[in-house]
Amino acid sequence: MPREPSDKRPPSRRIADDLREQIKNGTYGPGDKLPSERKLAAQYGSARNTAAEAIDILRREGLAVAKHGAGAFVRLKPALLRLGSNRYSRTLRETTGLSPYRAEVTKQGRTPRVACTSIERVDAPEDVAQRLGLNDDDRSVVRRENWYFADDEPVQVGVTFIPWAIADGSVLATSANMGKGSLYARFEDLGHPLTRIREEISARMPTPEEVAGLVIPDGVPVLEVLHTGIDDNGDPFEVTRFVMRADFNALDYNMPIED
Amino acid sequence: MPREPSDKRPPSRRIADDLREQIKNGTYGPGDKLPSERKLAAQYGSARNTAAEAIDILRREGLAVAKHGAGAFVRLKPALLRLGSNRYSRTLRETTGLSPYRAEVTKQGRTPRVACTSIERVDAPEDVAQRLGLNDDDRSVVRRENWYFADDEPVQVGVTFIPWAIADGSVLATSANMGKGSLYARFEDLGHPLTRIREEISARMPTPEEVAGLVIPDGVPVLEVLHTGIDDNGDPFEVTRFVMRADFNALDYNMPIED
DNA sequence: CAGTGGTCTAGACCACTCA
DNA sequence: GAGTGGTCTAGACCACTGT
Repeated sequence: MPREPSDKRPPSRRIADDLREQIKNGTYGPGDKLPSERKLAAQYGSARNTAAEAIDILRREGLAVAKHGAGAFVRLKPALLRLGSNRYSRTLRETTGLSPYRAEVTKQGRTPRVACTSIERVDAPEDVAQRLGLNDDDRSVVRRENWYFADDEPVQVGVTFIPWAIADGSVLATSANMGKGSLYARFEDLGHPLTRIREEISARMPTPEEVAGLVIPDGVPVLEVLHTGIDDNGDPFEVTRFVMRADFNALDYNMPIED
Repeated sequence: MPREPSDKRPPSRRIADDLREQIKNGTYGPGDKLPSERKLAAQYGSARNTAAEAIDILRREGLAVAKHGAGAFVRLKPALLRLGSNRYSRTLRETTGLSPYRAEVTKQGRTPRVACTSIERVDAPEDVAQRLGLNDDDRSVVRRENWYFADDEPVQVGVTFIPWAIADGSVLATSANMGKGSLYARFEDLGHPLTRIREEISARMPTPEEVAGLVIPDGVPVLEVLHTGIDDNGDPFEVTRFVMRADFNALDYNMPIED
Protein backbone atom coordinates (compact mmCIF):
# COMPACT_ATOMS: atom_id res chain seq x y z
CA MET A 1 0.00 0.00 0.00
CA PRO A 2 2.34 2.77 -1.16
CA ARG A 3 1.42 6.31 -0.24
CA GLU A 4 0.77 8.32 -3.34
CA PRO A 5 1.05 11.94 -2.37
CA SER A 6 -0.89 12.83 -5.53
CA ASP A 7 -3.85 10.73 -4.39
CA LYS A 8 -6.91 12.91 -4.73
CA ARG A 9 -9.31 10.50 -3.09
CA PRO A 10 -10.39 11.24 0.46
CA PRO A 11 -8.94 8.77 2.98
CA SER A 12 -12.24 6.99 3.58
CA ARG A 13 -12.59 6.28 -0.15
CA ARG A 14 -9.03 5.10 -0.37
CA ILE A 15 -9.51 2.62 2.46
CA ALA A 16 -12.78 1.46 0.91
CA ASP A 17 -11.15 1.06 -2.50
CA ASP A 18 -8.31 -0.97 -1.01
CA LEU A 19 -10.71 -3.26 0.83
CA ARG A 20 -12.92 -3.65 -2.23
CA GLU A 21 -9.90 -4.65 -4.26
CA GLN A 22 -8.91 -7.19 -1.64
CA ILE A 23 -12.41 -8.61 -1.62
CA LYS A 24 -12.39 -8.90 -5.40
CA ASN A 25 -8.98 -10.57 -5.57
CA GLY A 26 -9.85 -13.06 -2.86
CA THR A 27 -7.72 -11.75 -0.01
CA TYR A 28 -11.00 -11.67 1.87
CA GLY A 29 -13.47 -14.31 0.74
CA PRO A 30 -17.20 -14.53 1.40
CA GLY A 31 -17.85 -14.73 5.13
CA ASP A 32 -14.34 -13.61 6.10
CA LYS A 33 -13.90 -11.03 8.81
CA LEU A 34 -12.54 -7.69 7.71
CA PRO A 35 -10.01 -5.80 9.87
CA SER A 36 -11.65 -3.93 12.74
CA GLU A 37 -12.22 -0.20 12.47
CA ARG A 38 -9.55 0.44 15.09
CA LYS A 39 -7.03 -1.70 13.22
CA LEU A 40 -7.75 0.04 9.94
CA ALA A 41 -7.49 3.46 11.55
CA ALA A 42 -4.09 2.60 13.02
CA GLN A 43 -2.90 1.06 9.77
CA TYR A 44 -3.86 4.08 7.68
CA GLY A 45 -3.05 6.68 10.33
CA SER A 46 -6.58 8.03 10.39
CA ALA A 47 -9.32 8.52 12.95
CA ARG A 48 -11.61 5.62 13.73
CA ASN A 49 -14.54 7.49 12.19
CA THR A 50 -12.76 7.51 8.88
CA ALA A 51 -12.21 3.77 8.91
CA ALA A 52 -15.85 3.28 9.93
CA GLU A 53 -16.93 5.40 6.99
CA ALA A 54 -14.88 3.20 4.66
CA ILE A 55 -16.66 0.11 5.93
CA ASP A 56 -19.99 1.93 5.54
CA ILE A 57 -19.21 2.55 1.89
CA LEU A 58 -18.77 -1.18 1.34
CA ARG A 59 -21.98 -1.90 3.21
CA ARG A 60 -23.93 0.47 1.01
CA GLU A 61 -22.53 -1.29 -2.02
CA GLY A 62 -23.78 -4.56 -0.63
CA LEU A 63 -20.27 -6.00 -0.32
CA ALA A 64 -20.03 -6.19 3.47
CA VAL A 65 -22.24 -6.70 6.47
CA ALA A 66 -21.54 -5.65 10.04
CA LYS A 67 -22.41 -7.62 13.15
CA HIS A 68 -22.56 -5.46 16.20
CA GLY A 69 -19.93 -6.55 18.68
CA ALA A 70 -18.46 -9.16 16.38
CA GLY A 71 -16.97 -7.43 13.37
CA ALA A 72 -17.56 -6.65 9.71
CA PHE A 73 -17.68 -9.49 7.22
CA VAL A 74 -17.64 -9.99 3.48
CA ARG A 75 -21.20 -10.68 2.42
CA LEU A 76 -21.92 -14.20 1.36
CA LYS A 77 -24.26 -14.23 -1.57
CA PRO A 78 -27.15 -16.56 -0.81
CA ALA A 79 -28.55 -18.63 -3.65
CA LEU A 80 -31.12 -16.62 -5.52
CA LEU A 81 -34.70 -17.71 -5.65
CA ARG A 82 -35.60 -17.56 -9.31
CA LEU A 83 -39.27 -16.81 -9.70
CA GLY A 84 -40.13 -17.76 -13.25
CA SER A 85 -43.06 -17.01 -15.49
CA ASN A 86 -43.76 -20.72 -15.55
CA ARG A 87 -44.68 -20.48 -11.88
CA TYR A 88 -48.19 -19.71 -13.06
CA SER A 89 -48.39 -22.74 -15.34
CA ARG A 90 -51.48 -24.86 -14.82
CA THR A 91 -49.68 -28.13 -15.36
CA LEU A 92 -47.06 -27.23 -12.79
CA ARG A 93 -49.85 -26.37 -10.41
CA GLU A 94 -51.73 -29.58 -11.02
CA THR A 95 -48.78 -31.94 -10.94
CA THR A 96 -47.33 -30.58 -7.71
CA GLY A 97 -50.50 -29.38 -6.04
CA LEU A 98 -48.39 -26.59 -4.62
CA SER A 99 -48.74 -22.85 -4.90
CA PRO A 100 -46.29 -21.20 -7.30
CA TYR A 101 -44.11 -20.00 -4.48
CA ARG A 102 -44.00 -23.30 -2.62
CA ALA A 103 -43.14 -25.13 -5.81
CA GLU A 104 -40.24 -22.80 -6.54
CA VAL A 105 -38.73 -22.89 -3.06
CA THR A 106 -39.12 -26.64 -2.71
CA LYS A 107 -37.38 -27.10 -6.04
CA GLN A 108 -34.39 -25.34 -4.50
CA GLY A 109 -34.26 -27.60 -1.49
CA ARG A 110 -35.48 -24.99 0.94
CA THR A 111 -38.50 -25.08 3.21
CA PRO A 112 -41.29 -22.73 2.16
CA ARG A 113 -43.78 -21.13 4.47
CA VAL A 114 -46.57 -18.76 3.54
CA ALA A 115 -48.58 -16.84 6.10
CA CYS A 116 -51.74 -14.94 5.31
CA THR A 117 -51.64 -12.18 7.89
CA SER A 118 -54.81 -10.30 7.05
CA ILE A 119 -57.94 -10.40 4.93
CA GLU A 120 -60.06 -7.30 4.79
CA ARG A 121 -62.42 -5.37 2.62
CA VAL A 122 -61.03 -1.99 1.54
CA ASP A 123 -61.05 0.48 -1.32
CA ALA A 124 -58.38 -0.23 -3.89
CA PRO A 125 -55.48 2.22 -4.20
CA GLU A 126 -55.37 4.28 -7.38
CA ASP A 127 -52.88 2.24 -9.39
CA VAL A 128 -54.55 -1.03 -8.46
CA ALA A 129 -58.05 0.24 -9.30
CA GLN A 130 -56.79 1.36 -12.68
CA ARG A 131 -55.35 -2.04 -13.51
CA LEU A 132 -58.51 -3.81 -12.36
CA GLY A 133 -60.61 -1.48 -14.51
CA LEU A 134 -62.71 -0.41 -11.53
CA ASN A 135 -64.95 2.64 -11.71
CA ASP A 136 -64.38 5.39 -9.17
CA ASP A 137 -67.76 4.66 -7.61
CA ASP A 138 -66.95 1.05 -6.80
CA ARG A 139 -63.42 0.44 -5.72
CA SER A 140 -64.38 -2.17 -3.18
CA VAL A 141 -61.90 -5.02 -3.09
CA VAL A 142 -60.70 -7.81 -0.84
CA ARG A 143 -57.18 -7.17 0.36
CA ARG A 144 -55.15 -10.22 1.29
CA GLU A 145 -51.67 -9.81 2.74
CA ASN A 146 -49.27 -12.72 2.44
CA TRP A 147 -45.79 -13.16 3.83
CA TYR A 148 -43.43 -15.62 2.22
CA PHE A 149 -40.61 -17.35 4.05
CA ALA A 150 -37.80 -19.68 2.98
CA ASP A 151 -36.20 -21.61 5.82
CA ASP A 152 -38.08 -19.23 8.14
CA GLU A 153 -36.40 -16.17 6.68
CA PRO A 154 -38.85 -13.60 5.30
CA VAL A 155 -38.09 -13.09 1.62
CA GLN A 156 -41.12 -11.34 0.19
CA VAL A 157 -44.53 -9.83 0.89
CA GLY A 158 -47.45 -9.92 -1.49
CA VAL A 159 -50.62 -7.88 -1.17
CA THR A 160 -53.41 -9.16 -3.38
CA PHE A 161 -56.46 -7.13 -4.39
CA ILE A 162 -59.55 -8.87 -5.71
CA PRO A 163 -62.71 -7.01 -6.81
CA TRP A 164 -65.42 -7.55 -4.25
CA ALA A 165 -67.82 -8.52 -7.02
CA ILE A 166 -65.61 -11.51 -7.79
CA ALA A 167 -64.55 -12.55 -4.31
CA ASP A 168 -67.95 -12.15 -2.61
CA GLY A 169 -69.23 -15.46 -1.32
CA SER A 170 -66.07 -17.46 -2.02
CA VAL A 171 -63.21 -18.49 0.20
CA LEU A 172 -61.22 -15.68 -1.40
CA ALA A 173 -63.05 -13.19 0.77
CA THR A 174 -62.93 -15.09 3.99
CA SER A 175 -60.38 -17.81 4.41
CA ALA A 176 -56.63 -17.84 4.71
CA ASN A 177 -56.61 -21.38 3.42
CA MET A 178 -57.06 -21.55 -0.34
CA GLY A 179 -57.42 -25.32 -0.58
CA LYS A 180 -55.91 -27.61 -3.15
CA GLY A 181 -54.24 -25.88 -6.07
CA SER A 182 -54.29 -22.59 -4.25
CA LEU A 183 -55.35 -19.15 -5.42
CA TYR A 184 -55.57 -19.58 -9.18
CA ALA A 185 -57.52 -22.81 -8.91
CA ARG A 186 -60.19 -20.87 -7.00
CA PHE A 187 -60.30 -18.16 -9.64
CA GLU A 188 -60.74 -20.87 -12.24
CA ASP A 189 -63.66 -22.26 -10.23
CA LEU A 190 -65.20 -18.80 -10.40
CA GLY A 191 -64.92 -18.61 -14.18
CA HIS A 192 -61.65 -16.72 -14.39
CA PRO A 193 -58.97 -19.03 -15.73
CA LEU A 194 -55.55 -17.37 -15.60
CA THR A 195 -54.68 -16.79 -19.25
CA ARG A 196 -52.26 -13.87 -19.32
CA ILE A 197 -50.23 -11.97 -16.78
CA ARG A 198 -48.87 -8.47 -16.80
CA GLU A 199 -45.91 -7.80 -14.55
CA GLU A 200 -44.53 -4.32 -13.98
CA ILE A 201 -41.14 -4.41 -12.35
CA SER A 202 -39.14 -1.74 -10.61
CA ALA A 203 -36.38 -1.56 -8.03
CA ARG A 204 -35.74 0.90 -5.21
CA MET A 205 -34.35 1.13 -1.72
CA PRO A 206 -36.66 -0.23 0.96
CA THR A 207 -38.70 1.96 3.28
CA PRO A 208 -37.94 1.75 7.02
CA GLU A 209 -41.08 -0.39 7.41
CA GLU A 210 -39.82 -2.83 4.79
CA VAL A 211 -36.39 -2.92 6.40
CA ALA A 212 -38.01 -3.89 9.67
CA GLY A 213 -40.52 -6.36 8.25
CA LEU A 214 -38.26 -8.19 5.83
CA VAL A 215 -35.10 -7.81 7.96
CA ILE A 216 -33.24 -6.19 5.08
CA PRO A 217 -29.55 -5.39 5.64
CA ASP A 218 -27.92 -2.17 4.46
CA GLY A 219 -27.04 -2.00 0.81
CA VAL A 220 -29.83 -4.30 -0.35
CA PRO A 221 -32.58 -2.91 -2.60
CA VAL A 222 -36.05 -4.36 -3.12
CA LEU A 223 -37.72 -5.55 -6.27
CA GLU A 224 -41.31 -4.40 -6.58
CA VAL A 225 -43.56 -6.34 -8.92
CA LEU A 226 -47.07 -5.14 -9.72
CA HIS A 227 -48.73 -8.28 -11.03
CA THR A 228 -52.06 -8.41 -12.85
CA GLY A 229 -53.91 -11.67 -13.54
CA ILE A 230 -55.99 -11.67 -16.72
CA ASP A 231 -58.63 -14.22 -17.75
CA ASP A 232 -59.61 -15.74 -21.09
CA ASN A 233 -61.77 -12.73 -21.93
CA GLY A 234 -58.86 -10.38 -21.47
CA ASP A 235 -60.35 -9.06 -18.23
CA PRO A 236 -58.17 -8.45 -15.18
CA PHE A 237 -59.45 -10.18 -12.05
CA GLU A 238 -56.64 -9.80 -9.54
CA VAL A 239 -53.71 -7.51 -8.80
CA THR A 240 -50.84 -8.32 -6.44
CA ARG A 241 -48.07 -6.04 -5.32
CA PHE A 242 -44.98 -8.03 -4.41
CA VAL A 243 -42.05 -6.55 -2.53
CA MET A 244 -39.00 -8.78 -2.32
CA ARG A 245 -35.46 -8.62 -1.02
CA ALA A 246 -33.31 -8.23 -4.10
CA ASP A 247 -30.50 -10.32 -2.61
CA PHE A 248 -32.80 -13.34 -2.26
CA ASN A 249 -34.93 -13.02 -5.36
CA ALA A 250 -34.52 -12.89 -9.10
CA LEU A 251 -37.14 -13.07 -11.82
CA ASP A 252 -36.90 -15.35 -14.81
CA TYR A 253 -39.32 -14.86 -17.68
CA ASN A 254 -39.53 -16.85 -20.85
CA MET A 255 -42.13 -15.69 -23.30
CA PRO A 256 -43.05 -15.67 -26.97
CA ILE A 257 -42.74 -12.53 -29.07
CA GLU A 258 -46.16 -11.44 -30.14
CA ASP A 259 -46.88 -9.27 -33.13
CA MET B 1 -41.71 18.15 17.79
CA PRO B 2 -42.26 17.17 21.43
CA ARG B 3 -39.32 15.72 23.26
CA GLU B 4 -40.12 12.22 24.35
CA PRO B 5 -37.68 11.31 27.07
CA SER B 6 -38.48 7.65 26.41
CA ASP B 7 -37.35 7.96 22.81
CA LYS B 8 -34.97 5.10 22.19
CA ARG B 9 -33.98 6.13 18.69
CA PRO B 10 -30.54 7.66 18.24
CA PRO B 11 -30.72 11.40 17.45
CA SER B 12 -29.70 10.95 13.82
CA ARG B 13 -32.57 8.51 13.26
CA ARG B 14 -34.98 10.81 15.00
CA ILE B 15 -34.06 13.73 12.78
CA ALA B 16 -34.26 11.50 9.72
CA ASP B 17 -37.66 10.17 10.78
CA ASP B 18 -38.97 13.70 11.30
CA LEU B 19 -37.76 14.83 7.91
CA ARG B 20 -39.12 11.72 6.22
CA GLU B 21 -42.50 12.39 7.78
CA GLN B 22 -42.42 15.97 6.57
CA ILE B 23 -41.53 14.83 3.07
CA LYS B 24 -44.39 12.34 3.10
CA ASN B 25 -46.96 14.84 4.35
CA GLY B 26 -45.93 17.46 1.85
CA THR B 27 -44.20 19.94 4.13
CA TYR B 28 -41.29 19.49 1.76
CA GLY B 29 -42.33 18.70 -1.79
CA PRO B 30 -40.26 17.28 -4.64
CA GLY B 31 -37.38 19.64 -5.43
CA ASP B 32 -37.74 21.62 -2.20
CA LYS B 33 -34.66 22.50 -0.22
CA LEU B 34 -34.31 20.80 3.15
CA PRO B 35 -32.96 22.72 6.16
CA SER B 36 -29.16 22.95 6.15
CA GLU B 37 -27.13 20.65 8.36
CA ARG B 38 -26.16 23.57 10.58
CA LYS B 39 -29.78 24.63 10.99
CA LEU B 40 -30.89 21.12 11.86
CA ALA B 41 -28.06 20.72 14.35
CA ALA B 42 -29.04 23.94 16.10
CA GLN B 43 -32.73 23.06 16.04
CA TYR B 44 -32.19 19.61 17.57
CA GLY B 45 -29.31 20.63 19.82
CA SER B 46 -26.92 18.14 18.24
CA ALA B 47 -23.57 18.26 16.50
CA ARG B 48 -23.46 19.02 12.81
CA ASN B 49 -22.23 15.50 12.09
CA THR B 50 -25.40 14.10 13.55
CA ALA B 51 -27.59 16.24 11.31
CA ALA B 52 -25.44 15.28 8.33
CA GLU B 53 -25.92 11.61 9.19
CA ALA B 54 -29.69 12.16 9.24
CA ILE B 55 -29.59 13.61 5.74
CA ASP B 56 -27.37 10.72 4.66
CA ILE B 57 -30.02 8.28 5.83
CA LEU B 58 -32.58 9.93 3.58
CA ARG B 59 -30.14 9.89 0.69
CA ARG B 60 -29.55 6.17 1.07
CA GLU B 61 -33.30 5.66 1.01
CA GLY B 62 -33.45 7.54 -2.25
CA LEU B 63 -35.59 10.32 -0.76
CA ALA B 64 -33.10 13.18 -0.92
CA VAL B 65 -30.17 14.37 -3.01
CA ALA B 66 -27.41 16.73 -1.95
CA LYS B 67 -25.80 19.40 -4.10
CA HIS B 68 -22.42 20.39 -2.83
CA GLY B 69 -22.45 24.03 -1.85
CA ALA B 70 -26.15 24.47 -2.50
CA GLY B 71 -28.06 22.29 -0.10
CA ALA B 72 -30.01 19.04 0.20
CA PHE B 73 -33.22 18.64 -1.75
CA VAL B 74 -36.18 16.30 -1.88
CA ARG B 75 -35.64 14.01 -4.84
CA LEU B 76 -37.95 14.64 -7.75
CA LYS B 77 -39.02 11.38 -9.24
CA PRO B 78 -38.41 11.46 -12.98
CA ALA B 79 -40.96 9.73 -15.17
CA LEU B 80 -40.05 6.10 -15.48
CA LEU B 81 -39.09 4.67 -18.82
CA ARG B 82 -41.20 1.56 -19.13
CA LEU B 83 -39.43 -1.01 -21.24
CA GLY B 84 -42.10 -3.46 -22.26
CA SER B 85 -42.05 -6.92 -23.71
CA ASN B 86 -43.72 -5.48 -26.79
CA ARG B 87 -40.52 -3.58 -27.52
CA TYR B 88 -39.39 -6.65 -29.44
CA SER B 89 -42.55 -6.83 -31.55
CA ARG B 90 -41.92 -7.11 -35.26
CA THR B 91 -44.83 -4.90 -36.23
CA LEU B 92 -43.66 -2.17 -33.87
CA ARG B 93 -40.23 -2.44 -35.41
CA GLU B 94 -41.52 -2.30 -38.98
CA THR B 95 -44.02 0.49 -38.50
CA THR B 96 -41.65 2.83 -36.72
CA GLY B 97 -38.38 1.70 -38.28
CA LEU B 98 -36.87 2.38 -34.89
CA SER B 99 -34.93 0.17 -32.53
CA PRO B 100 -36.88 -1.01 -29.46
CA TYR B 101 -35.21 1.53 -27.26
CA ARG B 102 -35.66 4.48 -29.59
CA ALA B 103 -39.32 3.61 -30.06
CA GLU B 104 -39.91 3.51 -26.32
CA VAL B 105 -38.15 6.77 -25.50
CA THR B 106 -39.70 8.64 -28.41
CA LYS B 107 -43.13 7.46 -27.28
CA GLN B 108 -42.43 9.28 -24.01
CA GLY B 109 -41.54 12.54 -25.68
CA ARG B 110 -37.86 12.31 -24.88
CA THR B 111 -34.92 12.32 -27.26
CA PRO B 112 -33.15 8.98 -27.55
CA ARG B 113 -29.51 8.48 -28.39
CA VAL B 114 -27.65 5.21 -28.66
CA ALA B 115 -23.90 4.97 -28.92
CA CYS B 116 -22.06 1.81 -29.80
CA THR B 117 -18.78 2.29 -27.97
CA SER B 118 -16.97 -0.89 -28.87
CA ILE B 119 -17.14 -3.98 -31.06
CA GLU B 120 -14.65 -6.73 -30.42
CA ARG B 121 -14.13 -10.44 -30.64
CA VAL B 122 -13.76 -12.09 -27.24
CA ASP B 123 -14.50 -15.29 -25.36
CA ALA B 124 -17.93 -15.28 -23.78
CA PRO B 125 -18.15 -15.17 -19.98
CA GLU B 126 -19.41 -18.30 -18.28
CA ASP B 127 -23.06 -17.35 -17.78
CA VAL B 128 -23.37 -16.01 -21.32
CA ALA B 129 -21.75 -19.07 -22.89
CA GLN B 130 -24.14 -21.28 -21.00
CA ARG B 131 -27.19 -19.41 -22.27
CA LEU B 132 -25.88 -19.45 -25.82
CA GLY B 133 -25.26 -23.18 -25.59
CA LEU B 134 -21.58 -22.78 -26.53
CA ASN B 135 -19.09 -25.58 -26.00
CA ASP B 136 -16.08 -24.88 -23.85
CA ASP B 137 -13.82 -25.24 -26.89
CA ASP B 138 -15.51 -22.48 -28.86
CA ARG B 139 -16.64 -19.56 -26.81
CA SER B 140 -15.75 -17.04 -29.47
CA VAL B 141 -18.31 -14.25 -29.67
CA VAL B 142 -18.69 -10.71 -30.88
CA ARG B 143 -19.07 -8.31 -27.99
CA ARG B 144 -20.92 -5.09 -28.72
CA GLU B 145 -21.22 -2.44 -26.04
CA ASN B 146 -24.05 0.06 -26.33
CA TRP B 147 -24.85 3.10 -24.23
CA TYR B 148 -28.38 4.42 -24.15
CA PHE B 149 -29.27 8.03 -23.45
CA ALA B 150 -32.53 9.91 -22.99
CA ASP B 151 -32.24 13.68 -23.39
CA ASP B 152 -28.47 13.13 -23.20
CA GLU B 153 -28.65 11.52 -19.78
CA PRO B 154 -27.18 8.02 -19.65
CA VAL B 155 -29.90 5.62 -18.52
CA GLN B 156 -28.61 2.16 -19.38
CA VAL B 157 -25.78 0.10 -20.82
CA GLY B 158 -26.22 -3.05 -22.84
CA VAL B 159 -23.49 -5.52 -23.70
CA THR B 160 -24.51 -7.91 -26.45
CA PHE B 161 -22.80 -11.22 -27.15
CA ILE B 162 -23.27 -12.94 -30.51
CA PRO B 163 -21.67 -16.29 -31.40
CA TRP B 164 -18.89 -15.71 -33.89
CA ALA B 165 -20.33 -18.43 -36.10
CA ILE B 166 -23.46 -16.31 -36.55
CA ALA B 167 -21.96 -12.83 -36.72
CA ASP B 168 -19.00 -13.68 -38.99
CA GLY B 169 -19.23 -11.84 -42.28
CA SER B 170 -22.22 -9.67 -41.37
CA VAL B 171 -22.44 -6.10 -40.16
CA LEU B 172 -23.02 -7.52 -36.69
CA ALA B 173 -19.31 -8.22 -36.41
CA THR B 174 -18.04 -4.99 -37.83
CA SER B 175 -20.32 -2.01 -37.92
CA ALA B 176 -21.82 0.20 -35.27
CA ASN B 177 -24.63 1.04 -37.63
CA MET B 178 -27.23 -1.68 -37.85
CA GLY B 179 -29.21 -0.21 -40.72
CA LYS B 180 -32.96 -0.04 -41.08
CA GLY B 181 -34.90 -2.01 -38.49
CA SER B 182 -31.80 -2.41 -36.37
CA LEU B 183 -30.37 -5.47 -34.67
CA TYR B 184 -33.21 -7.96 -34.89
CA ALA B 185 -33.85 -7.23 -38.56
CA ARG B 186 -30.25 -8.30 -39.22
CA PHE B 187 -30.68 -11.50 -37.25
CA GLU B 188 -33.78 -12.21 -39.28
CA ASP B 189 -31.76 -11.70 -42.48
CA LEU B 190 -29.36 -14.32 -41.16
CA GLY B 191 -32.12 -16.87 -40.60
CA HIS B 192 -32.74 -16.20 -36.92
CA PRO B 193 -36.13 -14.55 -36.54
CA LEU B 194 -36.69 -13.47 -32.93
CA THR B 195 -39.42 -15.79 -31.68
CA ARG B 196 -39.00 -16.00 -27.92
CA ILE B 197 -37.09 -14.09 -25.29
CA ARG B 198 -35.85 -15.10 -21.89
CA GLU B 199 -35.20 -12.29 -19.44
CA GLU B 200 -33.57 -12.86 -16.08
CA ILE B 201 -33.97 -9.89 -13.80
CA SER B 202 -32.19 -8.91 -10.62
CA ALA B 203 -31.48 -5.74 -8.68
CA ARG B 204 -28.45 -4.64 -6.69
CA MET B 205 -26.44 -1.59 -5.74
CA PRO B 206 -24.20 -0.30 -8.52
CA THR B 207 -20.43 -0.84 -8.60
CA PRO B 208 -18.22 2.28 -8.42
CA GLU B 209 -17.65 1.91 -12.18
CA GLU B 210 -21.38 1.95 -12.83
CA VAL B 211 -21.84 4.92 -10.53
CA ALA B 212 -19.27 6.80 -12.56
CA GLY B 213 -20.46 5.69 -15.99
CA LEU B 214 -24.19 6.08 -15.50
CA VAL B 215 -23.90 9.06 -13.12
CA ILE B 216 -25.94 7.27 -10.48
CA PRO B 217 -26.80 9.24 -7.33
CA ASP B 218 -26.67 7.74 -3.84
CA GLY B 219 -29.60 5.59 -2.88
CA VAL B 220 -30.38 4.40 -6.39
CA PRO B 221 -30.02 0.71 -7.25
CA VAL B 222 -29.59 -0.80 -10.70
CA LEU B 223 -31.73 -3.30 -12.53
CA GLU B 224 -29.74 -5.99 -14.28
CA VAL B 225 -31.42 -7.87 -17.10
CA LEU B 226 -29.80 -10.87 -18.73
CA HIS B 227 -31.65 -11.12 -22.02
CA THR B 228 -31.55 -14.09 -24.39
CA GLY B 229 -32.92 -13.95 -27.93
CA ILE B 230 -34.30 -17.26 -29.24
CA ASP B 231 -35.21 -18.14 -32.84
CA ASP B 232 -38.00 -20.21 -34.38
CA ASN B 233 -36.03 -23.41 -33.80
CA GLY B 234 -35.77 -22.68 -30.11
CA ASP B 235 -32.07 -21.90 -30.46
CA PRO B 236 -30.52 -18.94 -28.63
CA PHE B 237 -28.59 -16.62 -30.94
CA GLU B 238 -27.84 -13.57 -28.82
CA VAL B 239 -27.41 -12.62 -25.17
CA THR B 240 -27.43 -9.07 -23.84
CA ARG B 241 -26.66 -7.92 -20.34
CA PHE B 242 -28.44 -4.68 -19.57
CA VAL B 243 -27.63 -2.55 -16.55
CA MET B 244 -30.02 0.32 -15.93
CA ARG B 245 -30.60 3.01 -13.37
CA ALA B 246 -33.59 1.86 -11.36
CA ASP B 247 -34.89 5.41 -10.91
CA PHE B 248 -35.18 5.87 -14.68
CA ASN B 249 -36.29 2.44 -15.76
CA ALA B 250 -39.10 0.02 -15.13
CA LEU B 251 -39.97 -3.17 -16.96
CA ASP B 252 -43.43 -3.99 -18.19
CA TYR B 253 -44.15 -7.51 -19.39
CA ASN B 254 -47.41 -8.83 -20.73
CA MET B 255 -47.39 -12.48 -21.63
CA PRO B 256 -49.59 -15.51 -22.07
CA ILE B 257 -49.57 -18.34 -19.54
CA GLU B 258 -48.23 -21.43 -21.21
CA ASP B 259 -48.88 -24.94 -20.04
C1' DC C 1 -19.15 37.19 -0.13
C1' DA C 2 -21.89 34.14 3.07
C1' DG C 3 -23.80 29.77 3.15
C1' DT C 4 -23.59 25.07 2.04
C1' DG C 5 -22.22 20.14 1.91
C1' DG C 6 -17.84 16.82 2.17
C1' DT C 7 -14.83 15.17 5.08
C1' DC C 8 -11.63 14.92 8.61
C1' DT C 9 -9.65 14.55 13.77
C1' DA C 10 -9.69 13.06 18.60
C1' DG C 11 -11.97 11.59 21.98
C1' DA C 12 -16.00 9.49 24.28
C1' DC C 13 -19.83 6.21 26.01
C1' DC C 14 -22.72 2.44 24.98
C1' DA C 15 -24.36 -2.34 23.61
C1' DC C 16 -23.08 -6.23 21.87
C1' DT C 17 -20.21 -10.78 21.00
C1' DC C 18 -17.12 -14.23 22.02
C1' DA C 19 -13.96 -17.07 24.50
C1' DG D 1 -13.16 -9.01 30.17
C1' DA D 2 -11.30 -7.71 25.89
C1' DG D 3 -12.64 -6.50 21.47
C1' DT D 4 -16.02 -4.85 18.39
C1' DG D 5 -19.37 -1.88 15.89
C1' DG D 6 -22.97 2.19 16.70
C1' DT D 7 -23.16 6.63 17.55
C1' DC D 8 -22.25 10.90 19.49
C1' DT D 9 -19.66 15.72 20.44
C1' DA D 10 -17.02 19.79 19.14
C1' DG D 11 -14.29 21.65 16.35
C1' DA D 12 -11.84 22.22 11.85
C1' DC D 13 -10.52 23.02 6.75
C1' DC D 14 -11.90 22.59 2.09
C1' DA D 15 -14.63 23.06 -2.33
C1' DC D 16 -18.50 24.43 -4.13
C1' DT D 17 -22.88 27.42 -4.89
C1' DG D 18 -25.45 31.45 -5.37
C1' DT D 19 -26.14 36.43 -5.25
